[in-house]
Amino acid sequence: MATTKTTKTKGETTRSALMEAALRQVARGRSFEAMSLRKLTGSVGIVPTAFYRHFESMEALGLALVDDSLRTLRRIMRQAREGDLPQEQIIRASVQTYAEYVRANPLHFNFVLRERYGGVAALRHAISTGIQLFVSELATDLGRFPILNTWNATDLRMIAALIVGAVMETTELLLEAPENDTERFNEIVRTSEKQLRLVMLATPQWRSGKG
Amino acid sequence: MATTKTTKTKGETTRSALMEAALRQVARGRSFEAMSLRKLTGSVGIVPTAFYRHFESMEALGLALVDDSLRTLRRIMRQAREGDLPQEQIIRASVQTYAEYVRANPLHFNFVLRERYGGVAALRHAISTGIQLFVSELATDLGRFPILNTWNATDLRMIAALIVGAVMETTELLLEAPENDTERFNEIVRTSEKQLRLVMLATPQWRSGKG
DNA sequence: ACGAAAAGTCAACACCAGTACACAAACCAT
DNA sequence: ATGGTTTGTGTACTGGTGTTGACTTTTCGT
Repeated sequence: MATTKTTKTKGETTRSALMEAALRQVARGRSFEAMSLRKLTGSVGIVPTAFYRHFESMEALGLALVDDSLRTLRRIMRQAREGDLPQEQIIRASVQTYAEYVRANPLHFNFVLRERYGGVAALRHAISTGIQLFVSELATDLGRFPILNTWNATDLRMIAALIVGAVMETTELLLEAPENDTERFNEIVRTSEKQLRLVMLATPQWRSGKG
Repeated sequence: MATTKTTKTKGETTRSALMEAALRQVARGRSFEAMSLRKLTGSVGIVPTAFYRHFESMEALGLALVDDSLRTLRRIMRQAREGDLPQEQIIRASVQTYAEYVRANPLHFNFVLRERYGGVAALRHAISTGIQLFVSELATDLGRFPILNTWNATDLRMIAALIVGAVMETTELLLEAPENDTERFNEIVRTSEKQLRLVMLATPQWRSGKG
């Protein structure tokens, strides 16, 4: 009866169908905590009890989603790191590719953004530590910059956290912008670029207040 | 039977008891969307149906909470605006009083932070527009600074958004820090100060890329 | 092609959800 | 003190929830 809904590409396993359905629900506004196992399975076209063939619990599903989403995030960092560009263009290029990633994987970014402060403790913590790790990596990356390679670890983390906060806001803007409005997209990208340029502009004359 | 739980100061009306109980639930980890009317009323010591004597719906309760919480936020801005300080100390003082506010009203700040990306659309939007307004006010405030009074509106909003993003992160850190750990508190405040100093440090040599 | 393992089905369960309605108590201005 | 308004109670109903166990179908390596 209630089948299809998404274009089944034959080999598409039910497990990943469940995951995508969950992501889609979160994108539609429902928080993961308030999501119903029955409706979820219903939207995939299986009976509620079949859920347990793929996940031990709802929380396990959530953790799998966190894994997936953070993996996407990490892929970006790697790409940004490997394609080492001239200092001048690095901000522009990084912001551009990041924004394109967000547009390409809205469900994943949406999920981490929403559930970072969501109701399920396990997910919150998983995402939180994931982002902390993200900040640390960014800090060490920044440490390789010509101007920043004399900074101490504390200040590097400080600036990394500042950047991550700005990027979070940018992400939210990108996600809530209409899909086809490329002008809006560019506007957001430009603003984000400016923010990062501003931050980097300050670094030459920075002197840490305390050891 | 199931009475008290909170120290009833006699005149405490049930309506506000419901509101505080809801805030407390959110602080305990449950998202507002996943909160049960029955449990909520139960924790206040009234029967479920009595809820409707005070609120037309759960969503109405949520909106009332948004109102309250944003009011708290606005109070801070006013205080920061009125007590005009010498430029040197203004960052230190603002961060300090903000952090103290967060510590004093953790439930309100927690609620805004959690439900900003939460599942109930009405709350999300109310909070979102509230924060947008917050950013705008901050932008015009910044425009009064000696260095910034030549900036155009777009760039002012850009920097305001950057600051708000950083403050959000700071708020989260303050909320999840243990209550009595004053050393941690000071550390967070110091980092936040640094971030704002860094941002302001960049402003003198800023030149906007585009009109 | 066979047979075990994986995936899905069915019926049933005990429970918790929101809410309608009629009634009782508490409050408070007159 | 009275009587209307507000607030809280009790019962009851409908429908959704997660999870169980035993059963059937499908899948897939050999």
